[in-house]
Amino acid sequence: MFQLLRTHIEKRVRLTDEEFESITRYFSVKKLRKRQFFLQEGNVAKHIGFVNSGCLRIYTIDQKGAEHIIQFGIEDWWVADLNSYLTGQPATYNIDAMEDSELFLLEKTARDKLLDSCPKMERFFRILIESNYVATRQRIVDTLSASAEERYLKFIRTYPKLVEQIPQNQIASYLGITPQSLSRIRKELSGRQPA
Amino acid sequence: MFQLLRTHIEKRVRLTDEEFESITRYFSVKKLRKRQFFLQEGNVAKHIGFVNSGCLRIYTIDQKGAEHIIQFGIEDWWVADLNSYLTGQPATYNIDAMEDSELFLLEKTARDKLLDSCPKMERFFRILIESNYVATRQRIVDTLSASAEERYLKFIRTYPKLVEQIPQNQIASYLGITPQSLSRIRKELSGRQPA
DNA sequence: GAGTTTAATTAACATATGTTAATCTGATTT
DNA sequence: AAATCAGATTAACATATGTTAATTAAACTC
Repeated sequence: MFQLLRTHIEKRVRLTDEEFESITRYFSVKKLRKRQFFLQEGNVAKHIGFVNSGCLRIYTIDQKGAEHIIQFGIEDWWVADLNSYLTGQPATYNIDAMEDSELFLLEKTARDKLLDSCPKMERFFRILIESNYVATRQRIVDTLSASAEERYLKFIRTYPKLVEQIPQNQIASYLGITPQSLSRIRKELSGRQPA
Repeated sequence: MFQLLRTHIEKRVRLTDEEFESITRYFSVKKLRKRQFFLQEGNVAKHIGFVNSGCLRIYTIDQKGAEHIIQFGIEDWWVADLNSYLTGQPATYNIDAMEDSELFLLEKTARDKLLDSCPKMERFFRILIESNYVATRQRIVDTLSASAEERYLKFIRTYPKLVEQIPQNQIASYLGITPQSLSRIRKELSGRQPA
């Protein structure tokens, strides 16, 4: 049941069977159907979610109605509007399922108790978020310094599985360009590097 | 001496005088002259630095030789190449002083000892990096969804002090545009919203 | 299986930002 | 004071990406 989560945590801190068993009691299980929301902008995020299976996306909608995907949430990743979760402010992000998915949810006060009662989990979350921070910063660098084409090529290299799995307009949204531009870029590339 | 650091930490966790006193022993003090490097790309980051005074910048240099500023580090902020610091890999970022600055340094093994011996500091760093993560993510949203002009206006609103303090070409670099473009944008704006 | 929505492609044109190069200013150095 | 240098501005032109709109293809729905 929680095998993936255990492996995920044990990449950062060692746990005994008893410790892990007691940790799982803080989580609840949630299944989402494709297109179903995990969180909507304006609501307060009560949970963070560990993705056990499936795929979600975290995105905003700007004034002009365009969606901008901030992050995909695949197996072994977490999804959350961390600001809303931590501060209780209304969420500014939407999170929904791109395919049928299963999440393990950690409610806010449950996490607070877990952090108080289990120093290893405090450490786990510190390490987890450190690496997320590093990755997010790298994404800023890429966005600032690379052209759309370069970002697309890097995306393919970084998430080859996702490229198969999700529609291209979603990738375009993640890259910060229009689907038309991505289509044009792909055409360019296929001319230059024939399969 | 460490007043700013103490206030900074106590925003997240409460400390007794004794606790804080023992914490300070893990830090060393470093003064940097304007233009002096704190870290150069290719070297391993041995320290993270709390900025007690002055202003630094964290940036990369791309293949074409252009600098991209990822973050400014002003009073009460931390500066680091966290990836290098955590993994021991060569740094991909440069960090240097934009004006004479004073840092409090925390060496890697010193931090590990601090985290082991003081759970409050484990919690402090977890909370600190959570909020950095939130801010960094928001920056991605801004970069993806806003025009250069909008990003500039937001920058002015967010860091009014910095706008006075640092050259415009540095702001352009942070925004991901050329100094010429920023100059053009400012001209546009001054026509539209006369001072 | 017909009809309807969703995704991908293409093309013509529009616009924001980059590039190159020249000028100007003020600061710093000698 | 002269000389040098870094930063800011401007202009002409180049290019990447956006916009609008039409077409096709594929995936659901009834």
